[in-house]
Amino acid sequence: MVDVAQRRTELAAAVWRVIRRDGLEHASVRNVARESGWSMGALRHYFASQDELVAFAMELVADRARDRAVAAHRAAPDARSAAVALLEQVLPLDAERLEEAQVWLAFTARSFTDERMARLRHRSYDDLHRVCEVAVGALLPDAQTRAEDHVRLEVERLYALVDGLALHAVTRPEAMPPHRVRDVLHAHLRRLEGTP
Amino acid sequence: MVDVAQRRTELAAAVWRVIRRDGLEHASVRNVARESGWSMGALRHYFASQDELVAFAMELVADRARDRAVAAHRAAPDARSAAVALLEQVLPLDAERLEEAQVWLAFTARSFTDERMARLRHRSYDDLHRVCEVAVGALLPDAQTRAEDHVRLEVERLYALVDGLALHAVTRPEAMPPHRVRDVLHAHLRRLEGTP
DNA sequence: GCGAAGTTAGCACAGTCGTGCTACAAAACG
DNA sequence: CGTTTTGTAGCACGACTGTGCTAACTTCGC
Repeated sequence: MVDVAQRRTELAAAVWRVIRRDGLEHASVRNVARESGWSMGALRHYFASQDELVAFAMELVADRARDRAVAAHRAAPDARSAAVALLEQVLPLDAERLEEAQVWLAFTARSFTDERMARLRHRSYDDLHRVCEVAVGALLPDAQTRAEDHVRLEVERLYALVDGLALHAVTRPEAMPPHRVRDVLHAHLRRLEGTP
Repeated sequence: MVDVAQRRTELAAAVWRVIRRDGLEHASVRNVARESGWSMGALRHYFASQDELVAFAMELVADRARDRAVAAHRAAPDARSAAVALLEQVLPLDAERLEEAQVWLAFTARSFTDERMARLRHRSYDDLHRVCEVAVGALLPDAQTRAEDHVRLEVERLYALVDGLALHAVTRPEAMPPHRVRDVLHAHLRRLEGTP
């Protein structure tokens, strides 16, 4: 018997390759079939429609990122390093994550006119917002955590910074390589903690 | 005689409407013709190909943003308010700019597989980077402007923050309304200046 | 007035698309 | 063995696409 989940993942990977090479608008059933080496009929055996295929490919990107973040969070020894690890896992600091972020941007753009993808985008952005809440909670000096407005502002600030860094790492990888992303992130976190 | 530039602008506006309603992948010659009220033939009279039409629509978004920023910069009384005005003009703080940012995101996504659009994206991002350099130069205390590395880091940080804010304003307008965007930006600028 | 240039309309072709569908092979099961 | 289920392949249809092209209409220069 065929491992259905594994096959669907394999086909999703073909979708990603097509998106990165030709763009989401060329992720047709035919092109994905050709890219994956399977026939159109075989593809339809695992996905009832093209919408389902593309939606699955998007969900898988989100799932991977979340799984990585959870694993990094669990492996950290203390609250501070856990918070840093969370943020670093969200950012595209290696080639694989850069590729994922690239296709994620394509999905994000489409999600404005696709209900299903919009829901998934909102869920993922809520997750990331929660990550920033955790990080601010772990790093901000206790004296400042009393002022709720201040905390919320710092969360939004970190959240914007992280997504902006990710965006720049994707759109201008030569100007914003991984080590530079990390430098900017850590500089920001130091300010957050109050270390000069 | 017809005002060619005005007509091209009118057609570009139709492209934007189609993109916002149906997505960039539906910005076909036929759909834009229908949206604008003109025939396919008339459209082809002003744009030799679909690529040219879409590229022009993207360029016009960038031009508008730049023109607004330049005007705001000129109108400011001093260096500090000029820097703030520049940054505020870049962010989607009203409905019109929010719509522009939305179509800009669509163009950005496509620019990964379209050489011509990629060049335009790079140019625009360089512009924004320069805006951030100006702002950091105007706001950072003189004592810190000696350390070049530090200045560069602050520029990247502001740059990421601004683009992240813009992204969130577009993707989650209900969670990140204009006044909230402004609050986060100003909070960041105060920190930059060293005001507690 | 006349011809030229500018402008608008839309048909026709070749190509791609999603999906319904049938046909055949492989495997599972009895 | 045969039968049923599962997996794979690809054809066929109608819809949509970009663009080459012709033809008609409008405006301009004279």
